[in-house]
Amino acid sequence: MSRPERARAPAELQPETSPGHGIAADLIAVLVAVTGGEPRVLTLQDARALPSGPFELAHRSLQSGLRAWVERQTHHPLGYVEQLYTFADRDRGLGSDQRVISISYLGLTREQPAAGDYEASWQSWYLYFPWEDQRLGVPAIIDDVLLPNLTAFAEAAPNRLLRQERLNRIAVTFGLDGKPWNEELVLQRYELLYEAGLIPEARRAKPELGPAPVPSRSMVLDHRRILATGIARLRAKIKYHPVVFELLPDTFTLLQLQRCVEALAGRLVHKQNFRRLVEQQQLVEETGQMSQDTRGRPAKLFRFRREILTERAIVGTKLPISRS
Amino acid sequence: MSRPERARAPAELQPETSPGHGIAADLIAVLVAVTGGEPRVLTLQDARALPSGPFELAHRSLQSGLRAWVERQTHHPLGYVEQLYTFADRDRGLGSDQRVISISYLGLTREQPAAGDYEASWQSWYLYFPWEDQRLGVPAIIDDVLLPNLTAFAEAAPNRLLRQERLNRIAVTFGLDGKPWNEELVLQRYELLYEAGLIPEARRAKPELGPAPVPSRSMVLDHRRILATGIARLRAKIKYHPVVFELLPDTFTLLQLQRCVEALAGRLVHKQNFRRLVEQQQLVEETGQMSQDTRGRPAKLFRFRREILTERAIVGTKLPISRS
DNA sequence: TTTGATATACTCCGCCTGAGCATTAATCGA
DNA sequence: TCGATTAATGCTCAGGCGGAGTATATCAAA
Repeated sequence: MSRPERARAPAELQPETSPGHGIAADLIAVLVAVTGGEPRVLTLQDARALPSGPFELAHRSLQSGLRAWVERQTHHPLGYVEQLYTFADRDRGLGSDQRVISISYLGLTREQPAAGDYEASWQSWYLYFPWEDQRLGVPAIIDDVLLPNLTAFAEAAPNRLLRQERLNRIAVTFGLDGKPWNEELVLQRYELLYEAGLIPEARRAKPELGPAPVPSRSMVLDHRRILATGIARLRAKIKYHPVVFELLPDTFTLLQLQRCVEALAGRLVHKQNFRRLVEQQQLVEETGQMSQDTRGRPAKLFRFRREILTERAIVGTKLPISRS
Repeated sequence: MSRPERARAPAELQPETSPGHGIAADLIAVLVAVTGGEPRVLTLQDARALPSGPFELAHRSLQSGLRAWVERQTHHPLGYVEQLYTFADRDRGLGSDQRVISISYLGLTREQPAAGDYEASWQSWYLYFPWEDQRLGVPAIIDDVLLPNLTAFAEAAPNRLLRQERLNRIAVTFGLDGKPWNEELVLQRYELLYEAGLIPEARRAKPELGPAPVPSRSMVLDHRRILATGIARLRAKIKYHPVVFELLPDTFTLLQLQRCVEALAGRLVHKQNFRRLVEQQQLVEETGQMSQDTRGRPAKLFRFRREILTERAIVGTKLPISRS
C-alpha cells in the first residue's frame, strides 16, 4: 500500500512444470479466528503455508470460489470475507512460462473449525510476528535482537543520506524517538526486516549468509508477507468497521469483546473508554443474561446489533485503541 | 467492500470468441487527473469505456504492466498507482468458456496528457455520476429524478420489512432524515440505483422496460461500476494520505490545493480550517514566490514536502472535509 | 477611489478522547 | 466470617481537535 513496488521474496526453487501458455489463477486465504486470547490463522504444511487452491472455472465468482473451497475444507461457515491483494510477480517460482496470478483473501470465522483434512492447524499469528504482540509491553525480542541488527543494517548504508533514511524508517515503524507505536505498520516492519536481511526469506538465495538472526517462524514462498498484509488490513479495519463480531460467539461479555480486539491489535485498551465507545455507538445490546464465569463480578451478556449495518452508513463505526 | 457479494451488471452481448481453455487476465485502469476544477477520468470508445488491456507475460508484475501500458499510451508518467479490485464473475461476457480475470487499478496523473491515440478523452467523472457533485449544493437531479424514482422502488417492495429496509438504505446513502451526506458512498449509491433499475446497465437484459429514467452517461460492461469503486477509494484516501499532490503541479497555491480536494470530494471545505490543518501537518512549504494570477490578492506558492512520506508513518495524515 | 476577490489572522465553543479515581459485586481461601 | 482478588461499572477532568464565525490585509480592475 505504501510503496508502489513491493520488495518481494525471491522464489523457492520449484520443480519445472511443463511449459504451458495461458495463465493460472490461485486463491490464497488468510483465515483468522480468535481463541484462547490469541489471534490464530489457518495453516497447512506443518504451519509453513497458508491454505491455497486453484480458481476453477466452475465458480461463479472469486469470492464464491473461495467460500466454497474454504467451507469444504473446514466444514465451517465463513463469516466475513474481503479481498486483500492480487499479484503476479514473475519471481514467484513455478517455472518461467507458466504464470500464476494469486488473489489473496482475508476471511474471519467464528469458531475453531475441526481442522479437517491434511495437516491443517491453527497457529497464533504472533508465532510468525513475535514483535507484533505488545500486550504485555514491548517484547524482549525487539530490544534484544531486532534493534541491534536493524541499527547495524542502517550503519552499513553506503552513504550518509541512505543511512539517515534507514534510521528514520526504523524509528517510524518501531515507534522510537518519542514516535508512537503504530500497530498497523505490520507490513512495513516485515519489509524492513526483509530488506535488512534479518529473516530467512531474505536469505534463501544466499545460503552463504548463514541462519537468519531473528527467531521467528517463516513460511513458504511469500506467504508470510501475505499474512502480514492480512493482519495489517484487519488491524486497520476493526477501528472503523464492526468486523470483530464475526470472530466472537453470538453472546459475549464486554471483556471478551475487549480481549478480542486487544488480541488482534496487539495492544491493550483502556477498559472504561472502550465500554463508553461501544455503548454510545450502540454496537451491542444486552441479552438480559449474565455470564457464568467463575471468578470476579459476573458480567452482563451482550449480542451484536446487526441492524446497525443497515441503520448507519456502513463506514463510520469505530473502536478505540489507546496509544500508550 | 460493504456487502460480500456484489450485484453485478449482466454482461453485454459480445461476439462469441473461439472457445479456449485457460484464463486470461486483463488490466483495467481508472486514471484520474484534475483540470479546470473538474476531476477527470481517461476514457475510450466515445467516452463509454475505461482503458484496459491484456496482462502480458512479459511484464515483471501487475503494477509494472499497468505502468508500462499506460505510459506508452498517454506519454505521461503515472504518479500514484493503487490496486482497486480483482474480479472474475462469470457473467461478464466474452462467451462462456473463456474466463477473464480483471484486475482494476486506480492511477493518479499530474497533467492532462496529450490524449494520444485512438479515441481517448478525459471526461469529468460527474458526467457519469451527476448526483455526486455537491459543491454547488444538492444537485437538482436528486430531488427531481432520483428520490421520486427511488421512493417508488421502495414502495414497490413485496413486503413491509423489505420496504422499510429500502427506505432506510435510501436515507443513509443519500443523506436524508438528518443523516449526513457521506461522499464516500459512491459505490453504494450506484448499486442502489442499479438495483432499483434506474440506470441503463440494469436494463440491458430487459429492453421491454424502455429507457432508464436517470439521465447520466453509462459505460460499457461494468466499467461504470469500476469507476465508482475508484472514486470511492480516492475520496476515502485523500483524508488520511497525501495523494492529492500527485494531481497538482509542482508548485501551487493553497486555494488550488483546496479546489482540487473539493473537486474530488464533491463538496466544499471551510477555507480557514483547511489551511490550518494543512500547515499544522507540515504538508507543504513555501517556495518564496507568489502566484501570478490576475484577480485578488496574490497568493504564496507552496510545494509538497515529500519528506513527510518517510518522516511520519505513512498512514496518519489527514485533510479535512466539512460536513455541512 | 471604489469594488471585487482573495489571502490571512484570530477567536470561540462543543465534542471526543485519553486518563485516572472510586465504588460495587461476585468468588475464593484462610 | 473476613479479607484478598477479580472484574464490572460509574464518574470526573483536562487537553486537543474540528467546525464555524469575525475581522483585516492586499492586490487588480473598473
